[in-house]
Amino acid sequence: MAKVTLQSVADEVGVSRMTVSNAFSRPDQLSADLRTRILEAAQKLGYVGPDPAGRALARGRVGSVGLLLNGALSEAFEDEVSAEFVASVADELTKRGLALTVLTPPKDEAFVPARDVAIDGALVYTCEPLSAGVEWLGRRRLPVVAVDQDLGDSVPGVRVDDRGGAAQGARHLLELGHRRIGILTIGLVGDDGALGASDSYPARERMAGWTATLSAAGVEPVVVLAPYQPTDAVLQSARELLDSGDVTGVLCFSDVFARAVVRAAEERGLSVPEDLSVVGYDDSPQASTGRPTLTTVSQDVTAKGHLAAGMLADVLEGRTTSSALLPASLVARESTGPVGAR
Amino acid sequence: MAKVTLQSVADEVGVSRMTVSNAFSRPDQLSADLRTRILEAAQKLGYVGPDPAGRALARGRVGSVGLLLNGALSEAFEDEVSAEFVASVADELTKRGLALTVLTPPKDEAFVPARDVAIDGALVYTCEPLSAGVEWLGRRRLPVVAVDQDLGDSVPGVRVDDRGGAAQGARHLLELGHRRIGILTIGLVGDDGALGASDSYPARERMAGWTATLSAAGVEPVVVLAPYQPTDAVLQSARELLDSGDVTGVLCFSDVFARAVVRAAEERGLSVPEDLSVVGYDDSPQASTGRPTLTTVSQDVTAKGHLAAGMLADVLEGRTTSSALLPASLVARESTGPVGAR
DNA sequence: TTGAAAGCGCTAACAG
DNA sequence: CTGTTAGCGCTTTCAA
Repeated sequence: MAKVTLQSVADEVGVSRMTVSNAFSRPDQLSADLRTRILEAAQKLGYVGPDPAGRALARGRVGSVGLLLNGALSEAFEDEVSAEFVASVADELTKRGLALTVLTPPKDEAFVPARDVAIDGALVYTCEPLSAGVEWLGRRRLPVVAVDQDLGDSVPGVRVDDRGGAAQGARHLLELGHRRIGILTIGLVGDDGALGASDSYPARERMAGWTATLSAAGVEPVVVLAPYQPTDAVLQSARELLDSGDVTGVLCFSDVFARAVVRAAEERGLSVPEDLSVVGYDDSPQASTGRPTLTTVSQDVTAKGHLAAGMLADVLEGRTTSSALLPASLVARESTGPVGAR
Repeated sequence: MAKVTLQSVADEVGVSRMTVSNAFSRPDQLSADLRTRILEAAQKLGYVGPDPAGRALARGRVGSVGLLLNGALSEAFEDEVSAEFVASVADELTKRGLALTVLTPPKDEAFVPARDVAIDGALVYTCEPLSAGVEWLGRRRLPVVAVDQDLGDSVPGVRVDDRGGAAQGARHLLELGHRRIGILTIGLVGDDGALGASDSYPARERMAGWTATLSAAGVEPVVVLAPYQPTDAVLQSARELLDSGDVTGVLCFSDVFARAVVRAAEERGLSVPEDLSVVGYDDSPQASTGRPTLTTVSQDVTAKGHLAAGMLADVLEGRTTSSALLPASLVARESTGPVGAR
């Protein structure tokens, strides 16, 4: 059974290929009657509609944009917050007539998604500095929108006021009277297996917000790094923090980290918030679900996704955009309280 | 600045377009020396490599497969278990030289991802029965692999032994002496806003496993439906279950549901497992993280993703595949105990 | 309102 | 090893 194309349908109806194309893609360009006849013939022949690949080549647009994820892909999805981001991106893109293609880190030189996959543009959502992927996108001269990352002034981006959000968390602890404060932030597992400071925008900005606020109050925090995952390793870092410093309050990079600190505290017979105050970050579902509910810094991830996707779609439609900075705000819940409450 | 194509590079070097194509796509087809010259010229002209769209048309393969998600996209990502599935799918596809394109439910007729996006095949991972998307994929005659779903004998699929897993959960409660058993399973929000039974493979199979095992023991369970989300609504259903029946054990459709039951129990002053035993499903991270840790039914989601993606890749490479049934197994933890332990 | 011409950028197949 | 031929399936432009 030969493949059915626009041409087959055109031959069947006795019109030109172009007319059949219009019947599908620009219904207003031909009479309703002719269109009906064409659609019927198409149905009869089993023609579904214009082949996306052929259309892509002719139009010069593919109809899909990439989402470049650095690091392990699973991290991006397994984290409730980034999963929500991805969902909102896909949602907005669909509205704009675009699909979302996931651009994973390559396994080998033979297939490099950022280089080899047909896309019209890309969202760069990576938690660590520039990757080879970003470079490929640049070489291809594809429009890019950065998310939670700074790719230079020429690349529009959506960022969150992480510095301000972190500062609010630090101020909150200070206002509750805490002076011995720990920070559990994210570290990168290096080649040697050791944990080093992360260079990502959120890591940098949050740290800047914490330390600036604390040092302005004359407080010198105890800083401990934890890997993004697995849970065990995070818990281990939390234990280390509680053991190494005699802290009464802890500022965490994420709600996941905060939960680990709460757990480590319980192991040591400390109650939260009576003996230890803990501030999370992200206001993920688990911040308000578990107990104690977490004091945390909230950001509107859904809005971030919609905005970033919309910006990229705008650029593809020829409009201009400029970067946006979204707010972050402290949400006080059960996990923090006045120092020495007990 | 004119667009650089294979032709531009060919002209620059003074060879045919084909030779340049080979320099990029089939390095072994030309001398190392010539290849180097071509690559240098390409670099000089700013040619990145063959345009994926042109290549797709010429090759007849796009290099990307779709992941068809029914229901709200966010559900698929926000759930830890399906997020892990998606991650493992993307991971395996990358190994096979394929990208993953997310096929969302259409917002309007103008853009229907399952119909309009260029893909070589698709994974259908939907939690409810056939959608229009599946139909479009069929009309396009695209190879499809079903996941946790039965699309008929002609469509290969990966499924989990949900019936057996559920049966293990039910048996576990029976062995602990429970006779008054509740089931909190998933319901679909209908057009009228009311909750109806879900028709999805997991919903059907788990229910079958539970009821078959219970009724063989002469136990008639109290069944309550809960929506997939939001958390509040799930909690409400959990309360309803505890209030409506005087149960000592509850079998849940997911760990999320189980957590809601635990919470509702605590609200009523019941301790888990002393006063109430709760069995979750999926063995998601939160099953072993929170307290009490959840007795649950475990499935290897990562293996499921790798397998499904591998099957689709195999089909695209012309190999034949057959459906697979993966095992599920009970993991006993803290949330279940002998009836009347207190 | 319809159609003809002219590719979009690339690669399979085969000849030299 | 390199080049030629012949499209892949579709759309843009412009004329009829």
